[in-house]
Amino acid sequence: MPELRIYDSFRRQKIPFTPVEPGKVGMYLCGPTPYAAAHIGHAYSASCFDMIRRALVLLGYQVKFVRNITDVDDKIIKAAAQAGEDPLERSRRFTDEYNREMRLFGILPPDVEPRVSTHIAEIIDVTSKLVANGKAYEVSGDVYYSVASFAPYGQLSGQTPDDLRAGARVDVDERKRAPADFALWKAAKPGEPSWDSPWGKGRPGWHIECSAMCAAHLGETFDLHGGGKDLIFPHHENEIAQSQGAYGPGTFAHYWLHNGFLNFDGEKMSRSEGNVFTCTQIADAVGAEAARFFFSSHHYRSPVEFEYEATRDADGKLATIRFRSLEAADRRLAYFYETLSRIDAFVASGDGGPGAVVAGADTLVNDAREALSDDFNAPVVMAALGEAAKLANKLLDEGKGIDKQVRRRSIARLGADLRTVGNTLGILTAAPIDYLHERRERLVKRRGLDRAAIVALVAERDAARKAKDFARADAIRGEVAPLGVELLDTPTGTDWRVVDAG
RNA sequence: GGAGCCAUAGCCAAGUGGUAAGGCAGAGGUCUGCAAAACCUCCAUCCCCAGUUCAAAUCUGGGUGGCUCCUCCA
Repeated sequence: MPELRIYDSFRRQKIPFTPVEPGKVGMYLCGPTPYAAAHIGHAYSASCFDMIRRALVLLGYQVKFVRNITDVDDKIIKAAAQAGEDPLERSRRFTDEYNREMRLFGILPPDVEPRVSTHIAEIIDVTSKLVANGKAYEVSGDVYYSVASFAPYGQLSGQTPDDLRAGARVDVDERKRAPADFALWKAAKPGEPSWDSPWGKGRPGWHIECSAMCAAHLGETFDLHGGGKDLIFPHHENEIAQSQGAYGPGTFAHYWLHNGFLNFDGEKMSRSEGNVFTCTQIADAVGAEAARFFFSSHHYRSPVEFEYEATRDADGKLATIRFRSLEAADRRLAYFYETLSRIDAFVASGDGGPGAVVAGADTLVNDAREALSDDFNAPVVMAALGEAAKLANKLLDEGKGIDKQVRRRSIARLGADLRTVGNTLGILTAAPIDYLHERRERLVKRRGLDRAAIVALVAERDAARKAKDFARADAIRGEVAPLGVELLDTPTGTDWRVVDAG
């Protein structure tokens, strides 16, 4: 196995990865705060770390992956109050929806999915420890972390408490000793969920849940901690302060990984810009797997440009929306599935058994390992996938000069490896026929075509061709062309597809 | 005001010291009743300036342009 090197946000450089326990990786990802429908940024972040997790497995590690659910939080409480709903019920509902959507995007469920509401005891425990260690103080039912008590504070983000004060735009709570101090525990307010604690009834602040849940499921010291770049400050900075404040120097995550942001037209996605798209919107428009494919062609740390074209009607409501780059990804993904479909059909009559293969037909998995070892370079893996598919198509097209069994074996091997490596990126997991049919239906719908009419014309052309009535056959081709329908003559008859150009 | 990131062909995107992966688009070709698909060939010297080095897209300094964080936003 190649040596794994990871870019660590804390040290700000790519360094060799040494796990706490040889061969094993404990990995924590800050999951969602489910109070509304998940947007595509959630899916991106989850995809990045799903890929990293699967890559670690491909590299031979035994991985324990923990992704939390922050189900007690201001945003949930606020949204629930507006909807007249119980906060925990609301978060439960959106947690289920989140998980459903992540599955749609090919994201595997975590090994453990801890929630705040079921880890109150652990949270109280850490908080008590921090109070005992002199890192936290109570003020009338609230408990705050004293940033001044933790000398290394700010190392992850490069922020210092002094600089923060200068830029602070939030109202400073007078009861805090320092503006940068943050709440570990918040005294209960009417209508909010609360639990008993040494400081009276209350609920956890933001940040502390991750410290508690990491320790509960991965131990005081573990390997990887991930999240979106925006979480570096204050969330992850505070997690470090909490965990090391409680368990001592050198504890907590040894490597920090942060995924880049999804940008729309160069701007961050935000509600005020009107460019927040839900997972459902994207999945309906181009298919979730195409989005996943698109993600994989970008390095997880880089920002991802996500282009879209929207038309709005008179009163500003969204009328139509197109995601050009995702559509392009979908076309390319179709190429891979068409290749797999050809391979499957060919291998169905024999896979050539064990033995030698042609040059380049057995290098994909190792090339993928090589690329993934270099800070999980998925785009390079994508290039390797393309090379493998090309070779497979070449072998399928032309078998001249190659031993029959070697050819079979090579094609079978390429098919298997395309799936193995594709799956590491969360793609090529479907049956080719399913994907291709779903895609066609999606395009039929997008273009507003009359499916039955097309099928009838295709049947007519098929008959015409069989009767060698090429004039009629060509006429039908001309009829459907303006609709964006292309006729494909195959040895077994005429098939059709919807052209998705531009 | 403080902290950081980015700048590679028409477009997307890897590459962090040794003479630019891959994809899309484009041009030509093989194949095909026509077509599509598939495959083949062609297509950049890396924002600007200065410097370090035998050697820089890759390092240093200075510009210019874009973005993010310091707001419970993945």
